[in-house]
Amino acid sequence: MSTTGRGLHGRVLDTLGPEITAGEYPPGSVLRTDELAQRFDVSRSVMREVVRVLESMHLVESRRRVGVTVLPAHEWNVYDPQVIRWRLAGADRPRQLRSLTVLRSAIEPVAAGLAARYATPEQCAELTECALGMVANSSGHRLEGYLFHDVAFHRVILTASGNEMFARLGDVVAEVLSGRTHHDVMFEDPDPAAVTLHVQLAEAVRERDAARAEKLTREITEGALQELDILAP
Amino acid sequence: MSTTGRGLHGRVLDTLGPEITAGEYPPGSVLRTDELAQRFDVSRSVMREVVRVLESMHLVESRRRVGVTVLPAHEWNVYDPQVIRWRLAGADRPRQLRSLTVLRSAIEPVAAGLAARYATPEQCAELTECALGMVANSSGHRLEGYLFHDVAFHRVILTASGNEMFARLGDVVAEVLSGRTHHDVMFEDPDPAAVTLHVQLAEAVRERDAARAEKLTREITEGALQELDILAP
DNA sequence: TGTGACATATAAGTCTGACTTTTTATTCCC
DNA sequence: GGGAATAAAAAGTCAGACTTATATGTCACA
Repeated sequence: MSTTGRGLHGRVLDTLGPEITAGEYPPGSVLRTDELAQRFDVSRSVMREVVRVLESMHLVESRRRVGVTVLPAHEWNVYDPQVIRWRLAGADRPRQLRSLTVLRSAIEPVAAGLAARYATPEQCAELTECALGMVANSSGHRLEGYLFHDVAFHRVILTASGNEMFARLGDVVAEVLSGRTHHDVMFEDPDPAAVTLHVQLAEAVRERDAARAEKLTREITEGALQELDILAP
Repeated sequence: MSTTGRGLHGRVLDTLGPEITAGEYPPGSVLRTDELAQRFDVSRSVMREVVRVLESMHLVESRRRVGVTVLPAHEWNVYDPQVIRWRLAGADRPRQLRSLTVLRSAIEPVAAGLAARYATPEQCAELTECALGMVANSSGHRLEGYLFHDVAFHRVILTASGNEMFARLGDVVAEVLSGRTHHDVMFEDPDPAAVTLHVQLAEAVRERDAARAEKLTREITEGALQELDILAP
């Protein structure tokens, strides 16, 4: 799942990044490139590349004669998919999940409204296909199949909105949905009401009913928020 | 204005980044580290760091025996403030501005609703102060003063929402608003209706009227969208 | 005692050159 | 013509020397 992967540089990043986003070094902490290079048993060149990437994420700041200082969380590039993944894997996963779900509740209804206007016939077809897939996997503990179609459904909506900023949130939504299925409590089959809403949403988009699409999506994200409230009141 | 600034590495990035986001190298184009190092007259180490940062923004992908290939635009980390700035400075500025304004229209109303619930007394005071500042600078071609308070106003709203994802969009909104004042046509004084809406919004938040705050913000962002339609129909 | 100029130490920044590793492309043999 | 051995190309890695900015401490002078 970790996208960085390749190269010595990536492996160091996959260790150091999560440590920082987990808050193991309080803001203002100073790290030194040489020490880090020793710790990870890599050359300074590799370590410098890692620091540069962390710096571009605004996780740290490198200054001469001082070292690499960890920045406070409110400076971090929290939209960086890498940072999101690191934080979701860490201790403040619940808080992060809530932030992202609230974000979804703002974005997705508007995206659905736009999708109703701009979706191509192919995208409409995909949407109904996904909805049918959700129905088919909505009972009998077929959680993986359900998740697959759910993710695909929301991806199509975001893409069909025609707004690149919305489209880029597909990965985030995928992460949130998959987190709900895998990490959190989800013994039961999915809520039948939610399934119905998705079917109706596919319908609304196909019929170019922007207002209805927006309203239905609002109900879906409301449900997601309430689900969170039940899990972590 | 360019945040990268510091260091030889930053200067190269400030040239190469905009070139890529401007689409000067079509997706799939292959760059070679050595050639780039020659071109910018820097060592390979520096060039490698630049490539690493571009890679973390998903602007390029580096593969052995192949080189540094430019990725298609739909892969880019379009929420990276650096990328946003580069793109706003480039040729597809209008399209980018529209994407961001649509994003605002989705986020800010929800943020305002939350701000009405969670804003501290200090934040409420700041809000009214900003609104007054906008009023004071709304006539007599005091565009800079108006912009300053406008940016501050929206920043407070986003921060007061209590959602870190929303808060982080403060810079984006600042960029959009400042872009409107500086780059685009804005000879006239700001729209009086918009000023009134901001004053009313500060009121609504102070009075904890979430629904009204959300509605007023929707009107503000609607106005911003219509303004764009007039400029680039 | 406070203040400013100066000296010093430190850690990042940069460059160079050699070597390794992976992956693509070519060649050669069957 | 196809598959295995081979060569080449580019990124990846490393080590060491040198440069530069800058925080901090020192000392003289007011």
